[in-house]
Amino acid sequence: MSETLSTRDRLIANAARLFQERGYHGVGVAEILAASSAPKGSLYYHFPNGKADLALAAADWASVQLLHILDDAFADARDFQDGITTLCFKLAKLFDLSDHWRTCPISSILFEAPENVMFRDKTRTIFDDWIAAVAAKGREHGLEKSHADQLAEAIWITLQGAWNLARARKSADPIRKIPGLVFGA
Amino acid sequence: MSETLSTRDRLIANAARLFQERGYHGVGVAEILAASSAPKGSLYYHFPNGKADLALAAADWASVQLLHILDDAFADARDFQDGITTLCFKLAKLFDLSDHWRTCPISSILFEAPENVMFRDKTRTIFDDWIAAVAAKGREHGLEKSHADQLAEAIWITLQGAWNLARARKSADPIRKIPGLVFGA
DNA sequence: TCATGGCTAGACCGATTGGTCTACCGATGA
DNA sequence: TCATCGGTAGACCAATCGGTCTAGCCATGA
Repeated sequence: MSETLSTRDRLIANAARLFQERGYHGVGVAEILAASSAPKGSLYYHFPNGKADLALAAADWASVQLLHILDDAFADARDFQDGITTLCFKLAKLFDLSDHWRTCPISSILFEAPENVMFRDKTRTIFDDWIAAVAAKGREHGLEKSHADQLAEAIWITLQGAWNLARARKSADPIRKIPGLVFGA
Repeated sequence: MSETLSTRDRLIANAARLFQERGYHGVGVAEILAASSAPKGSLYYHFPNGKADLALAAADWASVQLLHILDDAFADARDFQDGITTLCFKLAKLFDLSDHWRTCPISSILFEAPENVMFRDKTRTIFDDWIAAVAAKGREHGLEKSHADQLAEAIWITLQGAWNLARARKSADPIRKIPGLVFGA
């Protein structure tokens, strides 16, 4: 990650990336620290509750990134389907650049411990926010509300599933084929 | 797990269950051992390569379970859509029984380490086998091959995605709504 | 020039990690 | 009665885990 970021931001960005690769429990704080060229003291200064705090911050950060990608995709979309198609191709590109491995940043961070209420609540919030954002794009392009909501949820579901298949097959094709699945052949 | 199982089978069943709850890295061998009432020696006797071997065996075991559920669902299905609907309701029931938390047993076990080639290959094999099994059910109910293949893949993708949403929302509803999504409203 | 305070630096901690190793139990067959 | 052998039992290990704590750097302001 860029060396111009603050220590705090480097920790967040590297944590988000590493969690996407091997999950919350699959990455130790020592590795995040090394990747961020930061000492342990900085981590516990910026995130008093340590790894869990950092994970929540990384999930929030990733959520913002995803919403930006969504906005970019719709920046000059002719219609809703066009915007979603662009979105999928953007995400597929990112997946290609990650050695066909990195998964949904939110799931990878927060789907780890059923007993952790904070994680579970934040997961739901971020997911619902993303679905609502997609639905809003739909309404902006003339879709009726209930139809937009329904479509947005279907897109989210398909994206998550296709992303899993893409990982297993080491290919972004399933992600690129999402528009065909959701909008019919 | 049932006390009538052999030590080896208890280890596999408990490992599969625990991995579904907290992932491969989220569960220690000590915990699996305790849940299985087995000493360490037994684990490394039955699985010389330890945790990784056990995870592969657990994934295979879970795969067989899933294929049995598929067969059960289609045992007296009137048509393909009916069988898939039964399947989704069976899986939703299991999800309900797991405190709305346990995820796909294969993903949870094998989506952990990009550098582990064995895990990655087995993931693809099991997923493709499952999709092929669903496609076979489709052909048995008169679907043309390419249509059956396409539909099976769409069902797999939707199931994975809906399962994630079900976790986030602590509700099996997304899983029960899969047939509506895949076969049209 | 010195005190303050935000932040970095890393030694250190007990607990837990996955894994190894030897001892041993108990059913079997000679 | 004793040797064999599949499997169990758990002590023990180095490495790593997440986390704590003190020391100190350095820019700021008085």
